[in-house]
Amino acid sequence: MTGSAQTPRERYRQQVREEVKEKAWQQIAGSGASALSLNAIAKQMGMSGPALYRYFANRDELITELIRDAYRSLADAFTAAAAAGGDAGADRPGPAALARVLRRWALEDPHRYFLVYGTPVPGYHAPQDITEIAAEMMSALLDACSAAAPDPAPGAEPRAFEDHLAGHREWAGSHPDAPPAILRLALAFWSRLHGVLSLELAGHFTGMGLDPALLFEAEVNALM
Amino acid sequence: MTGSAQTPRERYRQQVREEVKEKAWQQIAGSGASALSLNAIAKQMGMSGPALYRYFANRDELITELIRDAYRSLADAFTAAAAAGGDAGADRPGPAALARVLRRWALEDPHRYFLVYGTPVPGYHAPQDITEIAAEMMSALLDACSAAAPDPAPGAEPRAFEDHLAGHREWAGSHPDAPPAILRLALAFWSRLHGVLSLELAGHFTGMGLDPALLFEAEVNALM
DNA sequence: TGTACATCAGTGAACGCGCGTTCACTGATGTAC
DNA sequence: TGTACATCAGTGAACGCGCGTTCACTGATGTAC
Repeated sequence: MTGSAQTPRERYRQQVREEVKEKAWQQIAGSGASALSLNAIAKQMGMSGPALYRYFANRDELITELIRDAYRSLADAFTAAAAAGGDAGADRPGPAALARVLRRWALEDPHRYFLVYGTPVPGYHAPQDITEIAAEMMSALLDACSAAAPDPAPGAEPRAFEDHLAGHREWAGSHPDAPPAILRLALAFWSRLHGVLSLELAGHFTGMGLDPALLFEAEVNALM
Repeated sequence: MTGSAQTPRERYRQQVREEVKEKAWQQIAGSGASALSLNAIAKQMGMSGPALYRYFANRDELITELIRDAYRSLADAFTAAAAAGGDAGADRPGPAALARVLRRWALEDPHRYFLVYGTPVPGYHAPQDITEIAAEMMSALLDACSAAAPDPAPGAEPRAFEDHLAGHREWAGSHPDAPPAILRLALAFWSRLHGVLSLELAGHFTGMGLDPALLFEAEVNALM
């Protein structure tokens, strides 16, 4: 996987690191990310607390690693969907395919979703390589949106926003030639679907007698 | 304000309660809701820790009170906007007016926003009176959306979702006769605007070279 | 207006807990000749 | 193949900290006659 040969010790180290992260996710699922405790993880693994310092410099490094893995898994799911081709034989997957990927990823582990897109941890700043993974996802999304080729936005106001985007497209660096309508589509994808998902996963639809899956689907269809 | 006369002691109690909540908000702003500490608040007020137990049964009661106040302030802002009349002399405020209220409220205190709409606290369940405030907001929103009278949704898919809404409208109990297109508009308002706001406030647009205010505005205009 | 009593705000000590992290150490695993 | 040494995983004790919460108590404020 990593390419270079591994000594048994290196392999063992990696196994333990993985197990630590696994227990960490279980703990987050139970009590939220802020309650993550190195000592508790160690106890769960049958080890003493300080032992974990062989594998992670400190609590922050572990959390950063979890966040990185979360981003990585979503980015991989995106690019896998792109590689697998679109729905039913289309050569490129459209935004709808990525939307399905996003929703499955979010529902698969809501706490992982919130670790990435939920309330930011005060004082925490993501290292640069995480930013790069985010850019990778945006690139996959722009690919999919380019395949969709939406109509130019109707009405004066949406076009005004597209004018703004035409001049502020640093975030779409991987697609320097994408027309503003595509940029706008990608942003709508991102913000609208996160809107539905974050409300759904936070439980703001429970008791409303409403199927969030259908709202999500309707928002996907309304994109184009 | 409350209607019934207050003894000096009652007034004093209320003042202290307010000051506790004020310091609590400051603390949340600095280190997030999970780091809220009764002892730290007491120290900041020049009191001993146990003194606060005269005013709040425990930490949970304080947090519930903060959440309730947050909901209350947004609901009040909504109904105030409704009472003040719409923009520039229209007799009823439309969704755009409420959107502006929502955005101002969110930016005014991002931590308050996240306390209500952010990552849910594991194991916490809102008491019923908070649910009622949420219903109150939804009612104000449905009012505004009724005033807007959107076109019937184009395309087959959106109409399919409206069919679903026609049969699942418990959440719109205050507006039992609202047409499905109105229900759909209210939901789109809610989920799309929260989408932009939560991404913006969580910092997911920083470094993208993009004005979140314009995206928000574009989403508001795209509602109708 | 003055006295006797009840109410209640706030204190300080204490309990038990779990946290992150450091340190000196033991014992097992791998490496070099 | 065997011995000497280096590397490294994991332990247990310890440090300092802050947390929520309880309890018995003091002193001030309000109430009743």
